[in-house]
Parts: sequence; structure tokens; C-alpha cells
Amino acid sequence: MNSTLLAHLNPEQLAAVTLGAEPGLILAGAGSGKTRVLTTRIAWLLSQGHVGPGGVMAVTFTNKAAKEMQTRLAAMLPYNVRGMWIGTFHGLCHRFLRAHWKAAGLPQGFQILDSSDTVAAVKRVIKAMNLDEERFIPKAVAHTIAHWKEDAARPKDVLARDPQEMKMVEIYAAYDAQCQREGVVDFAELMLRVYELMRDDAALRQHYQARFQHILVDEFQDTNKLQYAWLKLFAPPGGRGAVFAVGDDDQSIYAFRGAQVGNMHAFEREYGVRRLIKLEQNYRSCGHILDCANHLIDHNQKRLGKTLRTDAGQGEPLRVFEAPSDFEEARWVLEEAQSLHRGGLARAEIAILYRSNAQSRVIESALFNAGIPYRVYGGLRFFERAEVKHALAYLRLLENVNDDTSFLRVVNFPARAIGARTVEQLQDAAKASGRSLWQSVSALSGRAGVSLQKFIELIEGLRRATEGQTLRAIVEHVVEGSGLAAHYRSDKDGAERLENLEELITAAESFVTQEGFGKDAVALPVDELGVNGQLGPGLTPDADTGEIMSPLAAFLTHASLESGENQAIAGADALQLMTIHAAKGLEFDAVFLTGLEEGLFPNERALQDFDGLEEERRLMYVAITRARKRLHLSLAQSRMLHGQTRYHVRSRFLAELPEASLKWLSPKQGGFGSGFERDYANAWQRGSGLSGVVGAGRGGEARGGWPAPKPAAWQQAVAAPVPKKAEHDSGLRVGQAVFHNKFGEGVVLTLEGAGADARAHIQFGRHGAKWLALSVAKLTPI
DNA sequence: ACCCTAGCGGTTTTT
DNA sequence: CCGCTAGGGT
Repeated sequence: MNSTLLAHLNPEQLAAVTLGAEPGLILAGAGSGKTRVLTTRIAWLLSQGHVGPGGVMAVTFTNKAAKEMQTRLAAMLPYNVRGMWIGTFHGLCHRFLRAHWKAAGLPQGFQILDSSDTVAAVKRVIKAMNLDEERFIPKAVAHTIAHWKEDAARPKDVLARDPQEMKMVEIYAAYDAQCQREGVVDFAELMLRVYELMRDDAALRQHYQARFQHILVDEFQDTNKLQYAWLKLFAPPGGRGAVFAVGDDDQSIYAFRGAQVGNMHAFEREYGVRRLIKLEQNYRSCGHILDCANHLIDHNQKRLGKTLRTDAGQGEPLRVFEAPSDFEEARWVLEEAQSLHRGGLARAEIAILYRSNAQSRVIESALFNAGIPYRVYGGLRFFERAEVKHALAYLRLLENVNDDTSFLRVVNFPARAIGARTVEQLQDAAKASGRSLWQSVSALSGRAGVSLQKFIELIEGLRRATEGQTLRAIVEHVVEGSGLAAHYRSDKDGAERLENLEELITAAESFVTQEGFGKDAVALPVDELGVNGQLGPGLTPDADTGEIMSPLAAFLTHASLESGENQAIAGADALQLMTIHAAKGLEFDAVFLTGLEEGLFPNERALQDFDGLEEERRLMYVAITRARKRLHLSLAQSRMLHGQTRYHVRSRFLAELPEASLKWLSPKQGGFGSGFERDYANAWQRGSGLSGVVGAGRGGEARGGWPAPKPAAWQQAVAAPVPKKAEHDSGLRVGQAVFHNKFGEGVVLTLEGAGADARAHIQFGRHGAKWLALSVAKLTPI
């Protein structure tokens, strides 16, 4: 390793990188060089001879982050990084289970279910148990089961409190049994199996605890209960293995899917962290942007505490715009973005962020009509597409005929006259004999038996024909031989699906050839995998290649573990549209943060959760810190949502930003009815003890080296008349003070619906916020 | 076996 | 408002 790598680090980064073999907790602020610290530390440990490549484990949450780490490390180190255990929690668990499949009680060729496969599998269980799918909604049940697994609870460990829950536990047990029978594991199972194996097998535990001398965990604030427990088995507190945990409690935005920020506190305490290292020097954003981020997050109570600073200049104040409607908000964003682009900024360096996906629609249509290129992130990923899943199901049957999920998916697709009746009979036969659908085909006679037999012959024919072929040839042959290609060729709008199948063939080809892509999963040096040179019994790597599973099996695993790009089409310079969640970890020269309205952001439903407001605020913090040079905030007084026009007040987050860093492009006062600011502030103070909207003021004038936007159409539009406050047909206005006989004084937060359905969300002093039906509630304007 | 339509629900999401 | 799903009709 080049010693200049250390020379470029700031003192805190250097302290983190060169920390000894002791537990380390690194509080890494946004844009503080977190990935750099992680990779430089690994390089430093290796180059100093503190550890060999086999003694390092680095864990991330996403494949993208893992890949990034590997790439950067490869550039720093003179030798091959392949032997190192760098990957996602799930990816590493998978690797572990491939080596120890037997001890884990799995078949050698086990496959992985993705979330939609899991729901489908749960649904089959519910059907087989003759339960009502209204009462036991497959998706919800699958979610509950995953939750139990993340609590390390097997069916016998779950404490069911009512009959409904008892039944759910029964489904859980039946589901696990079904997975076992079919040789498949879901995502949560990957983690749980490894956890249980490490917990219960002392020899294995001792081996791995001795082996991994340094374990580095990225995004530690996102770990769930099971992941932390898992980690403690690999490197228990006080043991020889040193855990280096990097995270940012202020960027914890995944509590809703089980992340426990508390793991950071727990880690500090349980591992006896001697010194908490804070990376507060920010290398990304200008001063005004950081001032806003710091001020905002300061409103959170539960923090480890951290303040970002920068050596860069203040840059330009944030531009803030309050539009009369979502339509006009979109138009403003478009004009501003265009003007930035004309000023020399690439479109791909401009992000438009929103809290929920539904908000993208109006922005998209504005951009579409104006002919401005844009790209929306989110939606279906490559391996989640129906046609791709179909092809994968055929491929999985080649590997494992007992995979009932795949069997059911394609037994009659493309249509081959195997109807629901036939499938039902087959399922009954399978249930009666406790065997797989495939194995039960022989039990059926008559026409049904014949058509099923034909399907079996089709699969067996495919297997014979592809034996010994390259992965690409196998996939190609299956796409054709299954009839999928023909089916989409004859479909009038099957062109895109055909293209995706072509893409799948290409993906299969590059999976095998691309270094560090598929190879890691397939071929690993023997001593990197097992315990004292011993692999799982029966696991025999190919002598030449070191392959421990067939390329096909590896490819199928890859497909489940990495669902692929959100959108494959790159290329054209386009504006980047995404949710704030999707933007985490990314950065842009300019960011538009839209929909800053109470109810939307902070999101009304999120506020119901414990700590909901603080998580929403962290989300706002993440959004702000994505911007390098320019940040634009906007909101709409009225918005079309779920088919009705809704009226919202300004997000409280706007009031939590420093006035000096904001430049209001719409009048800050006057847009609302008179007295709104005071009433709203009072209501908040009385109702929730939170500070309200502060007085008016204008930010400083733009300066710095960034191109100033040219005057745009909207500027004339906004400069002249004060936008008239949108009025609801009940005669009420958002922000208006009202009196209710029972609840007293309040302020209207949201208005929606019309006529008999008209409703208002009103913030009352001590009674809190309430939804009232306007046809019933007696409200007096005050 | 497939197509159409009524009905429902609509925060965020990776593996 | 709009997209997905289940279930019924042909």
C-alpha cells in the first residue's frame, strides 16, 4: 500500500484507519469519507501485516456498496482481494451455507427465494391448510414470519397471544417444513441458519472466531436484531476478533424494516468501546447546505451527537418556493432545473427527490410534456420481471425438480392445457404422500396425468439437451425450448419481454466471464471456505476451477440475491427522479426536495410510529446532505392525491432551518391567511411542545463560483401577485384558526374531500391533531 | 382459458 | 386519480 494514502487523511480519519485490534465505533457523518476510511483501513491492516486476507470480513447491506468496496480495495492493494470475505450480510451467509450445507441441514443444491417467491410460497401453505386468505393475507403473513425470524424465533419460540396468532405460528411451521421439503431458503432464513449454526456448533464457532481477526461493518445503524446477534457470534465482546463498526445514527431511516439504531449504543456499551471516533469534516456540501442539515437534525433528541463542518465556502443559500399547486411546483422545478442545465450543469447531476413515489407523477408529466429527459428510479428490477422469472423457474427446475414454487409458475406457462383443476388434483396427491409436485405426477391418471407427464418430459428433455453446455447456451436453449420465446414472439406486445429474455442470456454469459462477478460465488480457494481445510461433507470443488457449485446454480443464486439494476437504460443525460430513501448514499451537484408539506413530509402515517417524527427528520437530513452545491426546496399549497385535491400547510421542517441560509422565492408571508403564522405556531407549541414557524426574513444574496440561474418564466409569475390562498369549498382555509365546542381552539392543517365527505385535519391545543368530518363537526372560524 | 371489469387501496425498501 | 387483483363471464 502506498503510504501517501494515509497522508491524505484528516486526523479523525487517520485515527480510525490506524485503530489497533480493538472494538471501534466510527460515527461517520454524511460525506465524511466513510467508504474511504473502511477501505483504507483494510489496506492498512493488510500492508502492516496485522492480518492476512483470510482474516478480514467486511459486511455491507447492499451489493452496490460491497462492489464499491471491492473495486476501491483492488485499486489500493497489489494482490487479489477475492479471498476476502467482503459482501452483504446475505451474500456472506450464502457463502457460509454453501460450505456448511450439511451441518446446516440443507440440501447441497439449495436455492434462495426472493420476496415475491416467499409470498407465493406462504400463499400455497395457507391454501393447503384451507385457511381464509382474507383473514390470513399471504403478504402480511410472510412479513410476520420474516419478523419472527429476525427475532431468531422459530415456531416453537413464538409466544402466541390469541387464536389468530396461534394459527399464524402453525402457518409458520408449515411454511418452514415446505421450504425444507423443497430445498429452498428465504432471505431471513439465510441469516438465521448461519446464526443457529454458529450458536450451536462449538467447533465451527471457535474456528471462525479465530479466523476473523478483523470484522468491519458498514451502515451499522441499519443492522437489525438478528444481524447484531450474528455479529456477536463471529466476534464476541472481549474476544480476539476486532469489530470496526461504521455508521451514522442521524441517517437511520430504516426502522420500519427492523433496523435498530440502538445497536450503536449497545455496541459501544457491550464491546466497551474506548473512544468514539467522529468523522465530522464534510467533503461534499457547501456551508449553507451543511448549516441547514445541522440546524435541522439538532431538533432530534435521541442522538449520539455530531456536527458537520466544511472548508468549502458558504455557497449559495437554498432556494425555497411555495407553489399554489403541485402542478405549478412541478413547473418551477422544471424551469429551475433547465436554468441550471443551461448554466452548464449536466442533467444527471440534478436530482429531484420526493417522499413517496406517487409524487413523481406530476413532475414526470411536466418533464414529459416539455420534452426534458429524465430517469425515474424504483419500480421493477430486472430479475423481478415476469418473463425473466418464468425463464428462471425453468432453469431452477433443471437444478431441482422438487422446487414446487417454480413448478407451479411454469407448469402451464406458456399455456399447455394444464388447468387449475389438474393442478389441484396434483397438489392433493402431493399433500397426501408428502412428496413434491414433480414426484406426484405419476399418481395421476387419465388426461391430466398425460399432460403433466408431457411437461415432465419437456423439462427432462431440456436437461438432457443442455448437459455439459456453457451457461449461456443453457439459458438460450431453455428460453427457446420452454416455448417462452415463441409465446412472446406471437404476442403483439411481447417485444420488450423478448428483449429482456435476450438480456438474460447476455447476463448469463457475462456472469461466467466477468471477473469478480460470478466467479466469487462459484469458485473459491478451498482453504477460504471450510474449517481447517474441510468443507461441508460432500462438497467437492472442481480440481481445476475450484468451483463448488454448478455455474447454473450460482447464476440462479445471483439472480435471487441481486435483483439487478432498477433500470437498465442508462446513457442519455437525464434528470434523476427518486424517493429520498433511494437517494441515500448518493450525491448530486444540485438537489430539488419537493413536497415539503405537513402530512406528506413529515408523513402523516409515519408520525403514528414510535419515534416517527425523528425518523422523518433524519430522512429530511439525508435529503439535504445529498446536495453538493445547490439545494432547492419546494411545496404546494394544494395537491392532487388519491383522486382528490388536498390542502396542506408548510412542513414544520422548513421552520427548523436557519433563515440566513434560505432564499424565499415566493413570499414567505402573505401566502397564507392573516394570522396564520401566529396561530400555527401557537397550536404547535400548545399541542406538541414543538417550536413553530418563526418570523419572516430573507436569505443573503447569491455569491460564489456557481453559475447563477437565468431569470425564468416562473420568476415573473411569482414576483408580482401574492399567490392567493387556495380555498376549500367548505369555506375553510388551511392555516385558519377555528373553535370547536369540545376541543377548543385549533388550526386547520389539511382539508380534503367535498360535500358530505369533506374532512379537515385540525391541530388542537391539548387534544392534539384530529380528523373531523365537516358535515358533522361544528367549527367556528375565529 | 382468457378477457374484462368492479373494487380496493395508495409511505419508505434491500436482500 | 390510477394501477393492480380477484373473480366472473363468455
